[in-house]
Amino acid sequence: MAPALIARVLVDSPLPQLDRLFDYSVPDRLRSDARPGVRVRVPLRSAGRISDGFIIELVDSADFSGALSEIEEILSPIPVLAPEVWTLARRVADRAAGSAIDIVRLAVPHRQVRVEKAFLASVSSDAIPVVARPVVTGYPESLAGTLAAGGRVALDSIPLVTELPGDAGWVGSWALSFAQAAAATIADGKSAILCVPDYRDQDQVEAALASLLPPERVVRLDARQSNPDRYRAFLRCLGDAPLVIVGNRSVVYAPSRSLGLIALWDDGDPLHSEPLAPYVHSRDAALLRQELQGCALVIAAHSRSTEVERLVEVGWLTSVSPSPRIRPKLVPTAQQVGGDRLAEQARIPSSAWREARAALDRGPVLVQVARPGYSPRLACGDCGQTARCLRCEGPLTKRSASSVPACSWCGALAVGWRCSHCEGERFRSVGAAGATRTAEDLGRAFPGVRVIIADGERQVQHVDARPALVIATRGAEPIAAGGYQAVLLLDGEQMVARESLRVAEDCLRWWSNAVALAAPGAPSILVGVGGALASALVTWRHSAFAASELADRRRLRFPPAVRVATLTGAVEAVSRAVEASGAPAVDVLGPVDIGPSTVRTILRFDYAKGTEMAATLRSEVIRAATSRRRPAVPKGTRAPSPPTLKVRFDDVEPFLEQ
DNA sequence: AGCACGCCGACT
DNA sequence: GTCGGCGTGCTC
Repeated sequence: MAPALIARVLVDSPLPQLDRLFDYSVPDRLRSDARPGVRVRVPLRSAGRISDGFIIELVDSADFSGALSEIEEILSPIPVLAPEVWTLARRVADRAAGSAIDIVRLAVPHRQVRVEKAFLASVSSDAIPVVARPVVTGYPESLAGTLAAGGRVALDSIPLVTELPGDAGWVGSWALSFAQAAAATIADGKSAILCVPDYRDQDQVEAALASLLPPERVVRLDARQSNPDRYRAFLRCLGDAPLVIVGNRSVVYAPSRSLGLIALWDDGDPLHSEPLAPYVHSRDAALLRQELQGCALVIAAHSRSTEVERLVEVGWLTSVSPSPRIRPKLVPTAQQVGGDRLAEQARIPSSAWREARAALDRGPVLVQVARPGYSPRLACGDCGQTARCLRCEGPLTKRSASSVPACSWCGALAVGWRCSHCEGERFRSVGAAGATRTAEDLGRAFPGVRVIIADGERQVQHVDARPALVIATRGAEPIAAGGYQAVLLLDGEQMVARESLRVAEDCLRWWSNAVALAAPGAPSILVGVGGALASALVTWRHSAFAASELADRRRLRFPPAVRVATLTGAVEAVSRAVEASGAPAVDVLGPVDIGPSTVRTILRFDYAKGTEMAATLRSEVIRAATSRRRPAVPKGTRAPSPPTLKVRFDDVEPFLEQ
């Protein structure tokens, strides 16, 4: 009896109505290579249109009653879409009312013929070197057992830096914890995926891994790699040997058959949320994958996101803290500025200035600022509302007094800007001139000290243990050998003033990540911020703060206490989807106009309703895409942006405006 | 998205 | 009588 003749194929098309499997017959000449996971080319609709796709399964009878087309070509015999990745992609897409192919595109890099040939030629007998099973140091002994049993953990990271053996430099202790957990997984013969927000984090994890594992056990897989490098790394992940796979947000989709651990660092970092449809946060993908593959899951951070706090409260994650408990030394600030004329100019409170001054005798001092350069916030010159980017709603700033205003989130230049509130075209700087400290001001307050500036443009990863004033924007802080002798968090007030549902969480995260770079016992000083937020930092009780933050969100029915779906598109499509969703049984916020014949409505519902809601909205998306297309473009006139229906789950940003 | 199929106005 | 308009529907 001949084997299966029918291939069920996922077609690579952006159309939501094609997000299902199509049956094709497999011609004899392709039989030997036809396997689930291989990339194929298939005809779609008679007129010779050819699409890429993936064989998902081979069966011997078709679901489809019509005549089947034949698979045209198998692009590579390698099954690049691993079964566990396909299952995950389908699950993730369903939860987000999106297309599986959009996830598959994140998961499977494009073929590089030369790389593939070289890979197939190298018959690597991947004998597993025996590695010692390390312990995750600094935590209760029970953690090892929890992870080995596929447990799910919200891990409070150790707020210190650690020196790696063999002159390999200093990393955040969290990176060593990750490497230890990964190496323990390898010792058990399983693979680990370590997912970090940015490349600086990735470098730390890789350095820590190098101290525990031979290089052939570690694979780096991220978007910054060249295509050949990425494909080479990807092919290695398809093998059976246990590996530690390190990368940024998309690495949660890396193939790994025998997965023992997924560890995610700093889930509150916005780099974890995927900007491409269906906009799935790597934390959510990791949660689904943990469920599907039964591996251990670690979500670690210095501070705690409200999302993780919610998962702890519902019992999905178990909170684990360092043992013994480590509490950084936070020094309360007296509000008054002064103590030194130059410190006064830089608006550094006297106590903070004195602490920093003394610490500079011992080594480097970190000064965290919102922005080291000239960066007034801009407002509309007419109505006074915050000037926002027309593309992404980010606040606009100026790099220098004469430069063109640009978005501080996406970087787009604000040419031809108009205020979205009053149509005004002029800008006004908010706050008195010099509301922001410049690096020069700060340097002058500490005369004779070496100044190092680290920000988005001037990236500095490490500084040595010699005295230096390290002025860094939040998130760009270098790691100091031995830790900073003092940490000054200067622009807290300005950071807190940012309007966002997540301000408190974000600020606590920015500050905590900087404080965790201090030497043991070295003072950290938060300037100009008081209240619950400051005391959460001082007491280093992040879970308690996240719990109260989450309680507030519950009261207000804001995410992540509830789920939300943002619907944008043509008025009719949106209102139809709102009706289908079961409104008014669900909360409906909106619609509000957000462009020419485009509206936005937010649906708000409980987690229990999520699956049903995603399915309903997905069918509305398909309906909007298929039925009643927009009327033919009148000749000569520019077609406005396509007013189809878009759905995005759990986006908190629209809550800024209300 | 593309492309085919299908039911109403002016043409040899 | 039919050539072709683009509204509607499907893609194995």
